[in-house]
Amino acid sequence: MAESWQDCPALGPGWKRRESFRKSGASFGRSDIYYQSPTGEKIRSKVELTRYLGPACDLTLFDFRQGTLCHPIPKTHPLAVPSKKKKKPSKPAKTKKQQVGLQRSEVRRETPQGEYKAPTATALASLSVSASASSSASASASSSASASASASSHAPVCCENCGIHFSWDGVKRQRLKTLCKDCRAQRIAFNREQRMFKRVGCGDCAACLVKEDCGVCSTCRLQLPSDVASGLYCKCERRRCLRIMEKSRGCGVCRGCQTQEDCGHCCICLRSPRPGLKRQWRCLQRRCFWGKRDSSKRGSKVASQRHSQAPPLPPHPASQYTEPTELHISDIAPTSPAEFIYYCVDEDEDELQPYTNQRQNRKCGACAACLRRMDCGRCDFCCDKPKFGGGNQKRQKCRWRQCLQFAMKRLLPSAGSGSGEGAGLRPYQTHQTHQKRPASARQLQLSSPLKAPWAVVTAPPGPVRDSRKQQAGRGSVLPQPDTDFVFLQEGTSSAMQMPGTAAACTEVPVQAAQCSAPSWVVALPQVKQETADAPEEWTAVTTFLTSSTLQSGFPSKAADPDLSPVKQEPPGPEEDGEEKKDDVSETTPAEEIGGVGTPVITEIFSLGGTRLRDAEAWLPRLHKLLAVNEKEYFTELQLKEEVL
DNA sequence: GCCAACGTTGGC
DNA sequence: GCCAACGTTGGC
Repeated sequence: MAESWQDCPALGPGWKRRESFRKSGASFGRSDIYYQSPTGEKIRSKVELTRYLGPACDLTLFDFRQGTLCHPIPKTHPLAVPSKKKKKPSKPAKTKKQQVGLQRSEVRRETPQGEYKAPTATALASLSVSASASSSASASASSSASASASASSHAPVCCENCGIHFSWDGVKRQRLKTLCKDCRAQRIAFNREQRMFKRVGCGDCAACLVKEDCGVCSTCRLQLPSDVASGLYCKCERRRCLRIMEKSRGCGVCRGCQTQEDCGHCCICLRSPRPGLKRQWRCLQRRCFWGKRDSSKRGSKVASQRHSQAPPLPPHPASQYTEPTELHISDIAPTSPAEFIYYCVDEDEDELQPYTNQRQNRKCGACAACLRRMDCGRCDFCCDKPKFGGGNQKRQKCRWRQCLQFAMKRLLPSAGSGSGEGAGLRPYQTHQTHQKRPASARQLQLSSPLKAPWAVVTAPPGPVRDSRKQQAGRGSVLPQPDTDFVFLQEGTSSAMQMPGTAAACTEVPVQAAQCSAPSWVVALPQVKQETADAPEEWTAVTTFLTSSTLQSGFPSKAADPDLSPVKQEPPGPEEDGEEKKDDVSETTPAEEIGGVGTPVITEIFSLGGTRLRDAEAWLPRLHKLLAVNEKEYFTELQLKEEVL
């Protein structure tokens, strides 16, 4: 019943087993069994274990839950092992499915993890030898391989910080620094503490003791009453905790900071230069051990000064933290995402259903994305799934199945605050895009699943807001007319080509029209710049404005070379290559509601600095273009609403 | 600030 | 038992 990792000799040297008890939820008290291979691979089920070890390894005699081998029933002990202990063979379909996954997985692992083959053979051999009754495994699966694998998984390594030699535990995690247990623990504690300093401050430094905002720093100047009222404000620069380590300076005392020259052999030094890559990585041997960096956006003199004054080490334990006497952001704004949801949509209770922190509340169950039943199989999250041959590291829902309503509620705290003023970006919107996100808002931010490789912004000017009233009361959450988001259609290879089947083209326009506020879609710089591999497959398309007049004037990546070049998200799930320029009413019914081509919403908050700057550059141009086409647009909008 | 990784939990 | 995926956290 140990919650910690323990050796599992039944699987061979280096294998570990852990039993984890669920601490909450409906399955409280239930336990899960996890295994860890000599190379650090996490195994969560017998299926995964079989997949990992390969089909040649017979796990029939292996009790996954107990971590032991069930030896064949000796004739002298007929009751020792009940017959039902022998696991029945898997279903043919499932076996086939797993086999496919295994093949893909093997291909995937071929290059990066080829060195892991030996441990696999080790476990296989060990299991086979231990289970003497099993004749399927090859006894020649080399003891030498076992020895080498064992040696490699426990090879002594040198801590990059303190320099001591220690035995590598083989835990597979993408860490650039090799640290001993103690240094790793210190680093983690330091990171945790830095977060706390950023969130609430230490409470005893000079900055934390300042009672009032300075009123003159950039943060204070940008503050709006609405921000303060809602808690969505950033902390005065002079009141930011002095114990936050500043970026780029480092502690100056650790081994990394004191190293003067690049090592020349780390992955950073050996990395071939990439044209256009903005970020310049520092040699691994020269990175500060404490590593935590302050936001470069801060850039205040105060920050520069205080680091030189504050000793970088050691961080005081979190237990010594004293609650600040003054009001901080965390005192006003809730800290958990669920709380923040309530916090943000409180004014819209008439329209928004309350959210709780229950996991299923990430699904509204009604939007096109929720109704979509099939994974696209092509987005990065799908590719990570074992069934698609992935490594199960991201563990996220297919991007095209992530709830749209949830995204709206979580990501649009400004929704409902529309002033109904004129065209263009309202001050509040503009302000939001420029302000640093407060700590609470950072927690509001969705984790990777709902970050999206696009964005934008702002409804077109004019009387379209009135149409919202006609669409309310449909049981779905509607965005406010001036909501800062758009729908983006899955990409295709041409500017106005609507991807996927006709279902997609039907679903999206209808939903967009229901949302009343026509959302303008513009191809924007992507979030995932390094993983994108299909640069031309996202295009700017409107959600329901498809008139040729508008198309000609609508800024798209393909049509407007002035827009920042972007790396693109992988293409949509199914591309039929058929252009969809027709009116939405002419599209064919969906085979499956919310089928391919599900629109995805993102938040303007998630935009990084680069993207925001890009947005600033093209938004005025967009508005100009929109103004040109406004008349035609509203004419068409009216026609569409009549159709609907 | 962002996001990849992964512990954990819900549900089939 | 197994898989999907939510939510947290460590790293950059």
